[in-house]
Amino acid sequence: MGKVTLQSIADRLGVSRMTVSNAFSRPDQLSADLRRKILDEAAALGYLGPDPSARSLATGTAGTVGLLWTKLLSTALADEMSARFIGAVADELNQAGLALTLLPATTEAAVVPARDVALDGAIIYSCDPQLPAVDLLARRGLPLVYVDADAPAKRPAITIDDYGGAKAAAEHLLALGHRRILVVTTGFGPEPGLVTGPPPAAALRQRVLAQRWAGWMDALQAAGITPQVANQPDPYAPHGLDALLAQADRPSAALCLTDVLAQALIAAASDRGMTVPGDLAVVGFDDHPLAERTRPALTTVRQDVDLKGRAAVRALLAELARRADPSAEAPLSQRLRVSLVVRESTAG
Amino acid sequence: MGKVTLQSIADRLGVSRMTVSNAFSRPDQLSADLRRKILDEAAALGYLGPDPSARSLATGTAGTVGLLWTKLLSTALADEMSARFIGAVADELNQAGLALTLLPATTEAAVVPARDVALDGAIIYSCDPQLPAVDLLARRGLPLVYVDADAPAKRPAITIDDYGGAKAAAEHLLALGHRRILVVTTGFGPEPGLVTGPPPAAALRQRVLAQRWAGWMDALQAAGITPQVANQPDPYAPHGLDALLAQADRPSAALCLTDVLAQALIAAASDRGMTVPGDLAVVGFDDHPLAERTRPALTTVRQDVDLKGRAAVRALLAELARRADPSAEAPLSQRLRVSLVVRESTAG
DNA sequence: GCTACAGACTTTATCGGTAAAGGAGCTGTC
DNA sequence: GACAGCTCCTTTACCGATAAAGTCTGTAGC
Repeated sequence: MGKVTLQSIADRLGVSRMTVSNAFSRPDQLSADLRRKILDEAAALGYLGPDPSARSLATGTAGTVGLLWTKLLSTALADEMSARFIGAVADELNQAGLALTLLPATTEAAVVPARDVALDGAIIYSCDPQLPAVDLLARRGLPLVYVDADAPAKRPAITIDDYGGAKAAAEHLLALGHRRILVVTTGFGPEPGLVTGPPPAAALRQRVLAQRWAGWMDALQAAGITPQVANQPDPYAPHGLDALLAQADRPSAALCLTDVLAQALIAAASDRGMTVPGDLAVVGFDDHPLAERTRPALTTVRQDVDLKGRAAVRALLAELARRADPSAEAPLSQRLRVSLVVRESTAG
Repeated sequence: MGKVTLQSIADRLGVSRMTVSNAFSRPDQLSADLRRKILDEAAALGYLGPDPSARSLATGTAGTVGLLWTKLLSTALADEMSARFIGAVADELNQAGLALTLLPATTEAAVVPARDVALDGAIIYSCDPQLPAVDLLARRGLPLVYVDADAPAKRPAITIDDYGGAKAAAEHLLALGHRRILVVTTGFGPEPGLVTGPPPAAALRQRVLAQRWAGWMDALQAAGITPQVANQPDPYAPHGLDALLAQADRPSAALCLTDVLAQALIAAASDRGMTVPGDLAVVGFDDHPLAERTRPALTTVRQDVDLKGRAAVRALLAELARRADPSAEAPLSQRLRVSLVVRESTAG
């Protein structure tokens, strides 16, 4: 038996293929009677509905939106914070009848899907905008929304107030009287350990890092303080933290790029028999679910990833709407608010 | 300016469209010289490569695989265990050059993507096989792999030894001398609280529940014990646990369907001032990351979700290969091993 | 000098739909 | 009774590619 297509159903019923198509896609275009007959015949033939690829080609819509993430997707999903973001994106898209396609951007080979998978648009999540995969998507002419990154002109970006949050975190430590401050961050290359000077250019292209860095430094410099800076190559696999705490001129407080790093630092301190916040006060960033669980609970800067995800989707949907109707409003970039959450790890 | 297509490039260069297509997809079909010229011209015109939808229609491949999950996707992703599973699936697919599309199966409306998005196959994750969305995918003729569910004939299923794990968990409690045992599970309808009799038919269609239930019951009955059974409508939002612990004939040990439930039970017990395992021994299931963090750390049955995800993808890829070459081997169903991990929550 | 064959393109046929305009028949209206 | 306006279905045109077979040319072998 050949494949069942609209045409084959049409032939059996002696109607035009277009009418069969309408039976599925535009019920108002034919009589209820005929529609029922067509649907019955289709069911009898085991035909479920129009072929997605063909429909996609004809209509120019794919029914799904891409999410590009720089790192290994398993890394993203193993982290509760980003997993929740992705969940929020998925839900919000689903409500609009769209699916979410996870696009890898890691290796050269894995870039392929960014080129070959049919998409209606994409969300670029925390990626260096210069990545080849990002470029691929942009050149495909897809509507793009950037999250936690600076968007090129005319593209909406959903970000949080990384600068303000970091500044507040630093000011919090200063207000508690800390003067010997350690900054723990990624971005200074592959070797862990103390570094000096500003982050390299490549690191500053990561908006999150650049903004948090700026926030810290502005607050600290205003107080006349130069922090120690420790590099952590992989935010998810911190190491060498112990050495930092072994030095003579030990810091009394630490600002960490993320809660994950902060938690690792606390663990390292505890292992050395130091108390937190007594011997070392620690501030994280994100209000990762981890922050509340950590003992002592972590002072951090809260961001709302759920909101972030939904905002990104809404911006994308707005852009989609605008393509359909150019008079519709263009989506705006948004910077979401953050707030300092003081917990035990800096308790006075 | 019109849209740039293969044809428009072909026209400008005076070659056939097919040759341009080959320049992108089959470099060996034309001279390096001409290929370069074509690629240059394409780049100049801002043409990135073949249109995904059109290519998809012509080749019959979509470049992405669907993952169907019954609940809200945000629920799946908020749970570390299932997020990791999804991450493993995504990674393994990426290595094969495929993307992962998250399909919602919740509401009637959200089923649409399961019908309209182009896919090469799908992984059905812990779904009631009678769900409309599953049916949609099956009728589309897609290769399907079932995970944590019983597959229809000829479809591969990746499962774990839920039965054996549950039995081992129950036997562990028996070996510790417990006789008054509480079973905490979902599946008995929307009301939390004590129930009697076996789970309703609808619940038994969920393989995980059915198998774990069977494992527990077989072990308990062999010891001549009839457990109390408490229903929890939503595994992620347990409630009413306190009431169970308030009864006169209080259990001395509990078997929980999942670690999430187990952890909630421990929390409820602690709130009542009961000690675990002293007043109540608790066993979970999954070896959720939670299990190790919980205090006291949770005795549980370990499964390897990473392995499960990768096995599912490999089965799907095998099925895909078999469609291309019918002489290839059909993918086999697999049942992955589990192991009892004894921690503090049942420490003798 | 003729056959065989490889390389480099081109031709023909298909993939399975949808949008928008076109026409036929019926009803109602003044 | 002619014109408008519906409803319902058909026609025409197009979406943007790929697979497989066909054509032509140059060259190697003998």
